[in-house]
Amino acid sequence: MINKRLIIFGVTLALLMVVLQVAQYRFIIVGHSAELYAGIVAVIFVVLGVVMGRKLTKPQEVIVEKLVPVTINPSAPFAVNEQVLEKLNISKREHEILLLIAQGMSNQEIADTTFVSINTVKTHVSNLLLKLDAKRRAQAIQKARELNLVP
Amino acid sequence: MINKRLIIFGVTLALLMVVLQVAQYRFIIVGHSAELYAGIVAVIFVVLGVVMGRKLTKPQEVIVEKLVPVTINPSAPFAVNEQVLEKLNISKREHEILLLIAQGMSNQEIADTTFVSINTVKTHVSNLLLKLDAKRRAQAIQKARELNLVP
DNA sequence: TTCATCGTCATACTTTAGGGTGATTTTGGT
DNA sequence: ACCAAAATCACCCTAAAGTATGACGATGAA
Repeated sequence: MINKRLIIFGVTLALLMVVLQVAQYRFIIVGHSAELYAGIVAVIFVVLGVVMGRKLTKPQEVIVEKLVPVTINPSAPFAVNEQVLEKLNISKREHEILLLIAQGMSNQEIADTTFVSINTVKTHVSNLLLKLDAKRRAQAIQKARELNLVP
Repeated sequence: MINKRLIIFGVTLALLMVVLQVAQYRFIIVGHSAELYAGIVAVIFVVLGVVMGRKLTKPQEVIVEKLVPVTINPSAPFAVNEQVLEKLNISKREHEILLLIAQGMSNQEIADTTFVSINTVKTHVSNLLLKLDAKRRAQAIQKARELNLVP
């Protein structure tokens, strides 16, 4: 397969050369400069070279390893600490949003998955930050994890 | 980096053209045929084209999923998975920042505790988001936890 | 020495997050 | 039916986060 293509390219190249040789005389006859001719030849063959390079050489493969976490010990059951939820007055809905926050979702994404407006999500998040005594959602994640509110 | 190479190639190409233009006169003066000249030009530029094609085209990425064993054992002491760090090209400094992010710190707070400017922190965070394939820091926290990069 | 990487910092810009306030609608319990 | 809490939504504004780009010195490997 590779050889076949190579032959084809070789023939094509040879033919192109002949064509150019013929054309060359016309150029000279009509008095064009050799510089122009050389430039045209150069451009054509650079393009040809690029095409050949791409076709004939195997594409350089770069293996990109995508890391996929695999849980080794599934015997660790997570249980939400309901007592803490009550103590902090975190409602069911708020806890749902909290779980989504802990998964790294943005307000917009949470709004999309819970089918409410982004404003509603913001309200819930604000309330959560108050109840968890956090300044940012990242801090809320940390605290929620410590309190066993999220896995 | 790519642009730099491209410019270098462009300049090289231009210089080569000039060289050939000059050489051309000598060929003509000494009475060599234009065919020979065209052939030389063609060969040179085909080679150049091949080289350019190989250098400038991005290598094709082959994504290979690699499974990372992750222990979900709360009783076991936390150990950073150094292999993952290497694989993701996360530097020592970046990992430091990652730990602080996972603790819920803001960029400003991280800047204060690491004694660098907030701009530097932003740069590190941006790089971390790229390397962890995360859109937000909360998502980065989640992914880092799954990969045992942070407790 | 040269080259690549890392760490540092800046500037400008866009996007997202968060705060404050107020309002309407559900919903569950009495 | 009524009330209180929960849930919903909006608007405005500020703060923080994130993107893109470029630059520069230090460091370490080839």
